[in-house]
Formats: sequence, structure tokens, C-alpha cells
Amino acid sequence: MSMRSPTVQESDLSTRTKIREAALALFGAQGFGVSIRTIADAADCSAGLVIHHFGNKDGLREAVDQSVIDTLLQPMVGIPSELSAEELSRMLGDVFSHVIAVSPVLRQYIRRSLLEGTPASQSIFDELVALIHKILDHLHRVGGLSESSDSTWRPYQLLFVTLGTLLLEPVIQSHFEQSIYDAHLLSDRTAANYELLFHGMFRTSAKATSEGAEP
Amino acid sequence: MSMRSPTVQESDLSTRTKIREAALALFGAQGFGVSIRTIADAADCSAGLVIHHFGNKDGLREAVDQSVIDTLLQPMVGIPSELSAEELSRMLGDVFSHVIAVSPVLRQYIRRSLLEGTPASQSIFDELVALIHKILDHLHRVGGLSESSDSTWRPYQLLFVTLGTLLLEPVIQSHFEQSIYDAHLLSDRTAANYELLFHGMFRTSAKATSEGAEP
DNA sequence: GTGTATACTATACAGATGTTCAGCCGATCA
DNA sequence: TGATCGGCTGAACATCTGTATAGTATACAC
Repeated sequence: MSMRSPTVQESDLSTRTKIREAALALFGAQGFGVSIRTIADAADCSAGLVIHHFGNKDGLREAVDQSVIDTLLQPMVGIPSELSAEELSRMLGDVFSHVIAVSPVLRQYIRRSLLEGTPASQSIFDELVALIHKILDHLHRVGGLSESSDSTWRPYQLLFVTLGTLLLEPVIQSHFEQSIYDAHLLSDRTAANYELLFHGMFRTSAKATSEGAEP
Repeated sequence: MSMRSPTVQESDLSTRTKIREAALALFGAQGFGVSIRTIADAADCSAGLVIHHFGNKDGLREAVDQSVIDTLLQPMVGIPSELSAEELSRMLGDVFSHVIAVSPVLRQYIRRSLLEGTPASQSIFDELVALIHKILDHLHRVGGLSESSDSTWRPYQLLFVTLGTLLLEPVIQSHFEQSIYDAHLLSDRTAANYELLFHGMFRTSAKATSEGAEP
């Protein structure tokens, strides 16, 4: 039942991990301000043990950050840089969202990290941008990109559309009945993003419906 | 106690406002965890005075939230719901961004608020979505929208693209040399968004459809 | 056995925290 | 003049904070 976590080699059996995961959840939910005692309670141990395992509170944060980095960067290493636009869109929509969708706790934590620009989130973001940049370069070489789109902002626009629900989840969720990470809402959104990235959402001429969409 | 003024009206001359603005800056920069003494120091007064003016720390937060709501909702009331796609795009890109661009302090605060889903940010977001929804409805009626785009996600996609830089500013800024809210980077981005919303960024049929994976 | 290392707890301590309170000061009003 | 009121301060409070330390229990060395 142990998931063989790739981050720490030894002595990462039980309580240490429990503390780290309790910290992940509580940092995400309430910010770095949560007390060590609160975390210790959640992990069902004493405050002293937290210090014993992680040195101090910053050490705990670093351990949490590292585990998040490992979790999020691991699915990225296998992705080839030569993808079609369809594959890229699907990769961003499905794969990445599925990694994130599984754990509300993880979502909350990286949302907060991105907001504060912590070193951990910065490195994850940089890696993501670099990967997308490579894929877009390849796409550009094979003529898969619209010439009129802005090459500087393209990778970021892609990320904005992809990460939008993650970032705005706390204020967006109330607009929907089911969880916005439910499978079929998620696939609707993936399709919608696909459509946006390929054709936009506005029509060039708004005169009448008789005008054809695209030549 | 009968507090006559729900919003600031009278007696909002000097120190009270200074405290409120110091709190806005410090809450934004460090979260709600900042101490009252720190805020008092920044406002050049005693901690007791903060309590005297706002009752307690939550009262201070509410006052800050209210002032942010007033600042951000005010420019929205005059916007008509019958806009062309070009006007909508310009409205979102220019007007709204310019309101936000002026104050890094305000940006930081609403970023944090949106992330935490505070009542203040929720109401601002709801108002924004409602406005965009109205405008999109009108656009749809006059045939300005692509039929194939997803009507559920359309308003949010619009917001994702518009608010992306705001939300990700802490991790995005390092990718640029100038401030991403500098006038001409901002106008580039507005143009890029315009282009994306009208035509997308991917080309449907590249001249080289290299590897068709699925039949 | 003794010795050592490790996971773990309980207690203690110095500092920070939100909040209260008694009182000072200057302006306004009788 | 004296009284009153609101902005404002400093000290005091109980509580919470991170962390150090002493100590217990267990497992494995010799």
C-alpha cells in the first residue's frame, strides 16, 4: 500500500510523510501562517516531532515544496517536444488537468504557491513554459500556427486558458453545480479550449448570419 | 453600536485612511497574517488606534475589502451591455487592465482575494461574469459569436485570457525585462488577445500534416 | 548484559500576537 | 471659564508562536 514515493529515499515511511502531507493540506488551506502545533495535531503527533524531522518550519515548507515539485514535474519529463496542435491541446487539457484534478489539496497548494511566486512554483512554471515553448516552436516549423498570432504571448495565452480554472477555482466553483473538475465538465472545457485555440470565439463580421464563417 | 456610515464618508480624512491603505498593502504583500502592530507602524500610529477605528482585525479587513470593491466596481457601472466584439475586447484589455495596472498594491490584494475566494473577490468576480455574460448575449443575438464556441465556458475563457497576467504576475514577471504592465507590453498583449479571440492561434490544416496518428 | 541510535513526548521559554484600558491632548460647545 | 468628546498613546493582559531541551521507549549493535 506504500506508494513508493520517489522523493525521499529513507525513513520516509510513516509519520514523517504524514506530517508532510498534513502540512501540504494546511499550508494550502490557510497559508504558511498555520502553526506547527496545528500541523502536528493533524498528523497525530507532537509539535516537537515536527521540528525533529524537519529542523524548523522553513525546513518543513521546503520538504513540502520538493514533494510538490516531484509530483508535478514527473509527468512532464516524458512529453516529446514534437506534437501536433491536437496533441498539444489534448496534453494540456487532459493530462495536465488530470494530474491536478485528482487532489484538491494539491490544487490549493500550488494555487497559493503560484500566487506568492515561491521558488517551487517558479521552477514548475518555468519548466512548463519551456516545454510549451519547445512544442510551439516545432509547431511553427511545420506550419501549425497562425501567422498573425503573437509569438511572445502565445505560450502564456495557452497557459492562461489551461490554468484559468485552477487559478480561479475558489470564485468560479459557485457558478457550477458539480465540481468543475468532474470528468465531463472537464472534457467539455477541454473541447471548448480546443475550439478557442483553433478558431477563436468572435466572428470577424457581425453584419448578418448570412455571411459565411470561414472561407 | 449604531455605525452610521457603512462606507467611508465623513471623518475619513487622514489617519483612518492611512491605516486602511497600509493594511491594503500589507495584507496584499504578506497575507492576513500581518500583525496589527506592523500595520500601525506603516501608518505611523499606535496599534491601539487601529482597534479604536476598526473595532478589531476583521473589521479592518472588511473596511479594506469594501474600499477595494468600491474601487473596482465603480468603473464597471457605466459600461453598456451592447458592445461589439471589438469594443468588448478593447474594454477588457484596455480599460480594465488600466484600472488594475495603476496600482501594484491593488493587484496584489485582489490576486490574493481571488485566490482565497473571499466574499469581496467573489462579488467582484460575479459582477464581472454577469457583465460579460450580458455583453456576450447581445453579441450572440447580432451574430458576433462563432457558433461552434462553447457558450458555457465562453465568458470564463474571456476572463482567463484577460486576467491571466494578473493572476500569474508573480511567476511571469521574471520572463520579461520590463514590467508586464508597462504601456506598450500591455498594448501588445491586448492586440494578441484580440487576435486569439478572433482567429485562434492554431491553424486547422497545416500544409504539412505530418503524422496522422488515428485513422 | 551495556551502549547507541532513533522515533517520539512533555515541558519550558522568549517573543509575538490581538485586544483592553486608563489616560493625555486639542478642539468644540455650554 | 469648564465640560465634553474624539483622536491617539503606552502599558498591560492572556494567549499563541517557534523552538530548545530533557527525557522515555524501542530496536539493534556488541
